[in-house]
Amino acid sequence: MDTIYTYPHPYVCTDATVFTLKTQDTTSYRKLPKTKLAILLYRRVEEPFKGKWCLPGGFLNIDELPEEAIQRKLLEKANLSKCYLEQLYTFCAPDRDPRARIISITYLGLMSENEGLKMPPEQWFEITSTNGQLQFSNHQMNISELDFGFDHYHIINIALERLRSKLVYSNIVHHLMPEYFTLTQLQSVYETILDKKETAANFRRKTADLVQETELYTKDMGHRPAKLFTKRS
Amino acid sequence: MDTIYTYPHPYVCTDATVFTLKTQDTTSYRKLPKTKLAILLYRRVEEPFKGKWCLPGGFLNIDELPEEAIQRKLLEKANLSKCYLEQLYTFCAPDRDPRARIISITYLGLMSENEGLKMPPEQWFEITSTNGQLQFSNHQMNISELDFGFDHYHIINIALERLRSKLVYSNIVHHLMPEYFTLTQLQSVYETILDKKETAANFRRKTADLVQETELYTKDMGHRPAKLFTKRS
DNA sequence: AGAATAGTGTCTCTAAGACAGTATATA
DNA sequence: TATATACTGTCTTAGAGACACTATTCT
Repeated sequence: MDTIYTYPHPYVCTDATVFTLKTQDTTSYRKLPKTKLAILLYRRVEEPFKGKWCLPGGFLNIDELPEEAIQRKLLEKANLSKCYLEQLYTFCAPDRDPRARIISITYLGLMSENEGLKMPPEQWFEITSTNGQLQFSNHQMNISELDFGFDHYHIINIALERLRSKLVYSNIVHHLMPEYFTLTQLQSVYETILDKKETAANFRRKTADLVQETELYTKDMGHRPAKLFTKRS
Repeated sequence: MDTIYTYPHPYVCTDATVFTLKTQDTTSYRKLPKTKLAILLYRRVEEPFKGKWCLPGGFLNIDELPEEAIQRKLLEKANLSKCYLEQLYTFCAPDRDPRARIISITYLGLMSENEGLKMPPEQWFEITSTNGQLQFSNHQMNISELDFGFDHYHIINIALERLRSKLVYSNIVHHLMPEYFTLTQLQSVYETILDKKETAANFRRKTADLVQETELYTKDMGHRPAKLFTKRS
C-alpha cells in the first residue's frame, strides 16, 4: 500500500488540437466564399520552447479530468467557453519534454465558426497541406514544422488523420457546423478537410441521412437561395 | 521551472486487454472445431480488489514506455513474450482506484492461438456475449461483471468494441491468426468476434485482398483438404 | 438576358448478400 | 457410397461516381 506513494511517476498534462472553419472574405459578394480549416495555436512565453508555437494545454489538477483541464485552459488562454472534445491519443515518449517525464493526454477539439469568431482571430491558423507537409498561416505570418515546440506538430498530424477518417464514417462534422447550413457549405467542409472534390449530386445522396431539411432558406445572395439544413438526430 | 516539481500529479499505470482464440476440442475428429474468443485475466492477490479479476498491467517505471511496461508485466505475470499492442484509451476517472488518483493508459493486445498456448490455460477466459452483457469462462469457473476489480470490465467492453470495428476496416485480424490458415478458419474468427454468420462465397470475395494463397494444403482431416493462406503484405 | 449557384435524373460500375450448385478428401 | 467440408457461379440489390440537365434568384 505505501509502495505506491514512493513511486517516481510521470507528470500528466493534456493538450488539445482545436479545429474550426474560416470562410474567406471574397471581393465580390456574388462569389461563394472559400472555406478553410483552421487550428488554435499559441506562442509559448516560457522555457522550454519559448517563442515556439504550441497547442493549448497544461497540467492536470489532482482530481480533475483531462477534459475539464482542457476546458479550463481554453478559457484562460483563448476565452473559449465550449467546444466538442474527444480523446485522441496519449503521447508518452520519455524525451518529449526536456524538463521531466511528462505524458500528454491529447484531445481532438472541434467548434463551429460562429463560436470560434468570438476569440482573437490571430490565434487561428489556416491549415494547408502540400505533399503531406502542413503549413499554417494567419494574416500576419506563416509557420511550419520547425516553429513548433514539443511534439505538437506531430500531434496535429495525428489529429488531422483522425478528423479525416471520422469525417467519412461518423457524424462528427456537425461539431464544425453552425445550427443551420446549406448543403453547399457542408460539401465545402468535406472537400476542404479531405482535399477531394465531389459532384453536388453525389454528395447530396451520400449525406442525405446525416441532415434534416428545414423550411428555411438563405436570401440576398445574388443568386438562387439555398435550403437550410440542420443536424439529423 | 521549479513549479513543476512541486506539482501534485496522478500516478500512471498501464493495462492491457490481450485477446486470443481458442479452438474447442470436439468429440469427433471429423467435425470442425469451434473457435472462441478468449481474454487474459488474473486474480488480484492484494488490496484493493483482492480476489477480484483484473487485466494484466501495472505502474510505469520512470523513462519506460507504456508498451514496454506492459510487455514486462505480461512476461512476469503470464510468461508471455511477444504480442501485438496498440493504444486503446486512457482512463482517468478520479475514483477509478481507491488508493489514489491513478490514470491507466490501456492497450489492445492480440496474439495468435499458437503463442497463447504457451501459457497456463486457466488464465484464458472464453468470452460470450448475451444481450450486450459479457460472460467469461474457463474450464473451472464463470465470471461476470461483478467479479472484476477497478473499471476493468468497462475497459474490456471498450476494447471489444474497438476490436470489432477494426476487424472490418483494417487487416488487424492477422495478429490473431497463425502464419498459415484456411479461409474457413479465418471466417470463423470473423464470425466469432462479430457474432454474425456469412456465406463462404461472400466471405471469400470480401477478404480476397487480405490474404495470399500458398501451395500448401491441410491433410488428414477426414474430408477435402483446404488450401492454406497467409497474410498478404 | 446573363451570371451565379441550387438542385435533379439517369447511366455505369462495383461490391455485398442470397442461394444453388460442384469438388474432393476420408471412413 | 456416405459424410463432411472446400470451393464456385450467378442473380439481385444498394451505393458510389460520372455527367448532363433543369430551376431559381438577383442585377
